Amino acid sequence: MEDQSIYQPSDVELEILQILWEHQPATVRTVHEKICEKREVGYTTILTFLQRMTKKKMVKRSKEGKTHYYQAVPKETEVQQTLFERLLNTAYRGSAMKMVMHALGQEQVDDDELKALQQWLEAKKKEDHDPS
Amino acid sequence: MEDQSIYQPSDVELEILQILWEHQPATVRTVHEKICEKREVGYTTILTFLQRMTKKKMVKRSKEGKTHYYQAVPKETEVQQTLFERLLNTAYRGSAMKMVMHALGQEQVDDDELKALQQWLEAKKKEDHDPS
DNA sequence: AACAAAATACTACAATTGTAGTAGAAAAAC
DNA sequence: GTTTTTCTACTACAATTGTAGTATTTTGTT
Repeated sequence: MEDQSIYQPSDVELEILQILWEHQPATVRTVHEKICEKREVGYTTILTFLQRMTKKKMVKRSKEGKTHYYQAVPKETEVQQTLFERLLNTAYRGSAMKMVMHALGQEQVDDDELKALQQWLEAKKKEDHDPS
Repeated sequence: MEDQSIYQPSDVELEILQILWEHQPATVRTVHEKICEKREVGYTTILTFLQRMTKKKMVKRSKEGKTHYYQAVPKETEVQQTLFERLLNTAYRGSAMKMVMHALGQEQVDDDELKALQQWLEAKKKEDHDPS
């Protein structure tokens, strides 16, 4: 209920961060348009969010010339890590394996990806056994 | 903002469901005590949650004799699946692999688990290529 | 400069979440 | 069967989230 400083964006906040990560310094308009490609939402709604997020230091605002640009403060991987851990510890009681199984059961996972994963596993095994 | 019927429990709700899944028909008292093993929280807080959750049909209440018992309506795997998918689609933009990598990077994952995973992968590969 | 268009600030509001107090009903203890 | 203990119901409340309107302030256009 507090634990600020570590980023646990809400749904819409994450939606916005996502846009920012892809189109780094972006204006309200840009973010709004991008989101509207997926779903209808008012311009001021996005504006409000960006303002709140600025207050929370989740995004940073800067004025280049006349326009205001926003950019994400946390890195994408950072947020992923946070949310990931949260889910892991709450829903899966900390068992990463259960989660992996879940992930791999997913339809979208195709052969190539599986192959890549196997190789990755091999590599990791070696690396672990041979701590250079 | 609606999409009821599919279970997206909040933090505390999940905490409670967790207890229920482990101690199936449980009383308010039991749930409260269990949660208090981890953190301080008032009895009525838990009661309130169980009441709300009942209204939402997230748990079911039944009166055995004199006592009220609660039990989770959704199955644990069901909720895991829901939350998992949500994270996957929001934070990881749908890339299960990225998430898996994240999971495997986790410290708690030990050798045995990795081995198990490799075997699982082997099995899956066969099964996929030989759709019995 | 005057007016139109766009952006920002400020305000509002209902739903949800986390928390708990109090009053009244039920059960247990004497 | 009355008192004490325990539950349940009902109420409250602040913070957060999702949404957006209105009023200003800036910009851009003639």
